[in-house]
Amino acid sequence: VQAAPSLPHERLIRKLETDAELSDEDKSAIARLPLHIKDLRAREDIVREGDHPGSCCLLIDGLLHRYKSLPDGSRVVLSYHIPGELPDLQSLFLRTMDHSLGAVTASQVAFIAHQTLHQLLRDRPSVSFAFWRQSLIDAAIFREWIVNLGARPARARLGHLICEFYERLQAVGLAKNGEFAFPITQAELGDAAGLSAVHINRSLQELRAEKLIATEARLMKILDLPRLKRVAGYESRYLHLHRAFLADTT
Amino acid sequence: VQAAPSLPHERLIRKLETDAELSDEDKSAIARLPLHIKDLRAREDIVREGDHPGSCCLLIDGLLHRYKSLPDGSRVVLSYHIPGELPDLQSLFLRTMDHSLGAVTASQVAFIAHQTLHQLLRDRPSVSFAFWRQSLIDAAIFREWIVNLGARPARARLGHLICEFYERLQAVGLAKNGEFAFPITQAELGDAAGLSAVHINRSLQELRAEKLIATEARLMKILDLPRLKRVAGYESRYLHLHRAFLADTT
DNA sequence: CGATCCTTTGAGCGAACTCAACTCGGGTGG
DNA sequence: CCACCCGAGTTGAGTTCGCTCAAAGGATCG
Repeated sequence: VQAAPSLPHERLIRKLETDAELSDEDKSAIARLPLHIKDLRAREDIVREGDHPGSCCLLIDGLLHRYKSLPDGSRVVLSYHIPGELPDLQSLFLRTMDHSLGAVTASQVAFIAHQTLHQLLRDRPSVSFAFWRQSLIDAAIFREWIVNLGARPARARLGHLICEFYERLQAVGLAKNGEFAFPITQAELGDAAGLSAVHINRSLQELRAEKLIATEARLMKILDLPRLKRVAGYESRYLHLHRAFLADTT
Repeated sequence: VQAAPSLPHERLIRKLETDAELSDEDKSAIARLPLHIKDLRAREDIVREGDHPGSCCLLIDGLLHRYKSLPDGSRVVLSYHIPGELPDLQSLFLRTMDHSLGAVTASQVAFIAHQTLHQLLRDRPSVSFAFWRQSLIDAAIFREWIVNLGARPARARLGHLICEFYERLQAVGLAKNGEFAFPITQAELGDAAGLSAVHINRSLQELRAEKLIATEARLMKILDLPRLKRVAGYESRYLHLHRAFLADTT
């Protein structure tokens, strides 16, 4: 007998449940977490390198990216985060941010105070494991990003990024039939792919010419996913999307 | 009143303590973990992409690397691991390996069964947090690796790798005065830096010509660390080496 | 209906690649 | 004990992928 969880709580629980077992008590403990909702403008930062944040952030709606700025003024995008994700779990255990977190487009986030999270994680090992697992999947995505930057030519690199985006969005119901919102400018994409904006433009044109993708406004359409995956050398294993691939922690 | 912990246990405890508070009970619980020691030849693999390991591995002596192999036969090195580290904590929560782990040189490792670790982590939140923190530092290193591959020219990329190696080894007492064992071939280095072996060779020559480093046999000597750091754009914050930088989890 | 940001195009340049050959040292078997 | 063999490092030459700089079209929004 309790109040129905709010939409953000609901989203968080669903996310954690996509790859972990939670008991009813676990879920209701999560549903009781105090959240503080905030709306962000496009390009607004949430935390910056060097900060000591006191809360974690859950993305409810929009698109976030993590990035590092270099002395010469350039920036490197480290990852994108879609609704339901917790992009700065690490601040729970690493006091100083080694990178920045910001909104790509207008977004809505919910903050959860570290203190309350620490308590929850101490009391409930299963919840702790579920969060830990999320941060490990994050790391797996970083690793694939390394492969992308280190070993793939421009066209494949872009293709890979698009495939990953699609599969992650699809997993939370935000993409289907190869179509999804893609509000990333070519300059931004350059920072993410380690390529110049000009070269991004030319590589995108190649992908379009090959009838692999089509773009209009801020919409991305994948026209031939199997072929795009082949071109990009994309294998989704690293996303650890299937519960069957999980370790038993009992 | 208990037996003194073995050397591997000692090393693990010291590692976790470099950045987490552990109570005496925590430490003795860790000291009681059953370990299974194994010696590895150079280039021997510990786990491969697709495997479902049943234990985690603690490096006692030697050098390990994590890598992914690509369809075209090339490989990308994702990280190096030095004694005291736990390079596959993720297998505790992600059943299927998305990359391989192997020995660069002859090494000695200790295996800890997942089951016993899960039990320990369930029983002792502080120990759990200490391990979690290690895996978050791993992720921080991946992120910096992304910056390295995505944004730095060859010479700086190599310099950065060398600086990181030095500071990590120094933190566990395996390097001093800028000198340390560096048993990595130029071809290997190429896989790690996303450069061809030939270009690695020429970039190393540049660093030597600038009197930044000297190499002999499998030994690396940094001749001018401050200048090397400047050339490489190296900032050690991301290693989270100082306890002062830690979050309070109470 | 400017103003501004984003995308597109052209041209020349440069960093890193490939391929190939040669050196050097250490091991190993005849 | 020497011949040779293999792995690692080095060098040269030509090529290519992606970069920079610059400017011209589109779109979007006060």
